[in-house]
Amino acid sequence: MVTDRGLQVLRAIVQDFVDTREPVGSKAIVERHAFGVSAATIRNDMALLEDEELIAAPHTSSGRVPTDKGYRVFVDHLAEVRPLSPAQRTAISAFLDGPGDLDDVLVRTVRALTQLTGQVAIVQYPSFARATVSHVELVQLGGGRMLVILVTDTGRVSQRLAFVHDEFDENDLARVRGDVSVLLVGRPVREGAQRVEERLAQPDASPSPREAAIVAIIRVVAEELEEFRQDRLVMAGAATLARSESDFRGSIYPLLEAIEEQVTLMKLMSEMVADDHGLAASIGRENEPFGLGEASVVASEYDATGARARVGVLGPMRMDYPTNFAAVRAVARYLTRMLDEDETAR
Amino acid sequence: MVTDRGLQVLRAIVQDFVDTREPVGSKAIVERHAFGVSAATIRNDMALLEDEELIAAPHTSSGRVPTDKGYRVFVDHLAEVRPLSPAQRTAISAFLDGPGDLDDVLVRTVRALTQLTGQVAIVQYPSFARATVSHVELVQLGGGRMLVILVTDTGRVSQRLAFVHDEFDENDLARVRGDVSVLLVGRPVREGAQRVEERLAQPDASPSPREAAIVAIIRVVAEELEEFRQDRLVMAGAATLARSESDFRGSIYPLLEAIEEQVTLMKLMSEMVADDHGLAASIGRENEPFGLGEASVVASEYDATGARARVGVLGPMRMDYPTNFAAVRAVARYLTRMLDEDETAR
DNA sequence: AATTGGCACTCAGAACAGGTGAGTGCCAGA
DNA sequence: TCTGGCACTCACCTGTTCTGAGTGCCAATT
Repeated sequence: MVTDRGLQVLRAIVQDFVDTREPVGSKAIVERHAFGVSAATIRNDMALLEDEELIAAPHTSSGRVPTDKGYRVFVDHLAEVRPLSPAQRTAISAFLDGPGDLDDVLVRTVRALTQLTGQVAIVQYPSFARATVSHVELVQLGGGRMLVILVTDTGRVSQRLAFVHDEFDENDLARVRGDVSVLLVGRPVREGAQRVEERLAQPDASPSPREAAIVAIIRVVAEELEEFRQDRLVMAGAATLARSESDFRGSIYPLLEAIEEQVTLMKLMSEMVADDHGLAASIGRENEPFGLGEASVVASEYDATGARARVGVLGPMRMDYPTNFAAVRAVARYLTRMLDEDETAR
Repeated sequence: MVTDRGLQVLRAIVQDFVDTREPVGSKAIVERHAFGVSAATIRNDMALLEDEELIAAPHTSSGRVPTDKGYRVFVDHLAEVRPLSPAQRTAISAFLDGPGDLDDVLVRTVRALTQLTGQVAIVQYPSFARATVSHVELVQLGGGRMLVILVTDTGRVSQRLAFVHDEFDENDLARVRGDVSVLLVGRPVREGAQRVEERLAQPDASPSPREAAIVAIIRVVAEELEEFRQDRLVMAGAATLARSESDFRGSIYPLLEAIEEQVTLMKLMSEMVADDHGLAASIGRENEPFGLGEASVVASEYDATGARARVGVLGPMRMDYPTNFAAVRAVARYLTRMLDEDETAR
């Protein structure tokens, strides 16, 4: 039932409200936007928009504020992603260019993104579930402590401590390493995890020190592989929440908690549904299941050596969606290009 | 000029204010504390305390609030650290007991501490400057990427990527590793750093691929050792700041920023002056140089394999110092014991 | 059928006034 | 040195009024 102009009015309301933080009234709209009709006409349109629950009035005699649904329509139909300014582009390169391992690059990515958008920036580690293990390294630390290092072809390195209660000489160590390597090297993480489980299920063939060590090592490998499955996040800009605090009816506690938890945000990011361009937004109440009913997330997919993951921003529902879409998309593209360059250099 | 009873009054004011968040008046004091004198007498004492700038009145006809100086006197002379309840002790063990590498233990430590105190918990990594390098490991990842892994006797493991533009076979790799190891293994990090610098200053004797690789590797080792010097922090409980937000006149922005920065907090923690028991507090304006003039930090030293570091909590000036002292001290002791156990098992 | 000007109405928020009470400072007497 | 008493201050609560931004609705216009 909402007319075409009605939608333009919705757009105006969203834009002005994001700008001013104030509920926007019919008169303000005719002043700031060239609709060529009177305030009364706008009012009629606004009444319709309110019927459709796209906007709402905080109290009877006040301007209107977009609802969750209103923002949703805005991002789906009304917001064109405008390209970044040259200045912003150079800012991205300034942050991201230069060598560095995966950790480095991702940290710089979130810094750039929080700078660009003024929101909390989040990036998922590329999924390692499909990565393959390329190296297993064992280092004896003394006192029966054995450092187990796993390296994947995507460049992720992780270490863990195993307790083996014995010392090994070079030869034995090499053999233990060989036994463990056979299970993992060159195989996708998921498959490796399965083989490790099978191995653990076997009864101890021989209760030799070497066998005991192998079991201990495999056990921590299993733990580590489990962590590979639930990937991690890198974040920056939590402090910006204090700035936009007034946008949250309640406190920013749930947001800070989610940032510390990571798990929640991880799930949220993973479950977002992307459009054809890999862009996705999750708005207000849509985040209720995660305890973030007053926040929005804008994210984009990026590509790291074939593994897809997401990068995005988290902020108040009242955020500048077009700008954030643009920033997130630009950073995602840059990131993809960087990690692919890395790949070609391999 | 302040009498002995005057100090007791100060103590009462601090305690009640921490309890109630309300400025406390003379009448409230005689009601809640058994001073055996009248409100008028208390008023006289309060006037003296105000002269000494230990307390202040938000406005003329209102109760008093402790000043920074007042809190300082309180923690220095009036607060007895009361031991934790058995329930709290078991809570600590529940969190901390169990195996795990250094990272693990420290993460669990801050979780326990934030749980116990309701404040932001912080722990410094034990200083690695005096640690010795016990292993150097090189792993070729293909594409000229070489993973350099350093392990110290304190259990810290770190990795970094070097780009070497050549592939090596097992023998060459072993020789390169040997050359690098000679510089570092068995030596304190500080000394190793120096030898690395010297090596870099040498003109390339022979421009062989191996020499080039060694230089590239040594370069990233130098970077890594530099990072050893500026140790890191582990934190938890940032979300609790949202709860005690009203205790900060300004916003919690500076706090969140400091938490993200880490460097600031690192310095602050390092510069705190401990008493005989290794306990230290830094209160309100004393933190002004770090931009945290409205916050307090309570910290305790702990011992990890001979390397001293600190563990503490960060919160509003209006915090429960005795409880926090007790919690921080208990956790520090537990931590010391755990890391020493680890040591004896070596 | 869509648009418009006009108008009555609503209601949050500011401005003001009066009352209350918690709290103070001070002083004279115990 | 302590105490009761007393005048005084001032934040805060309450109630009242006023204002203005903004609405909803309707009859007239295009």
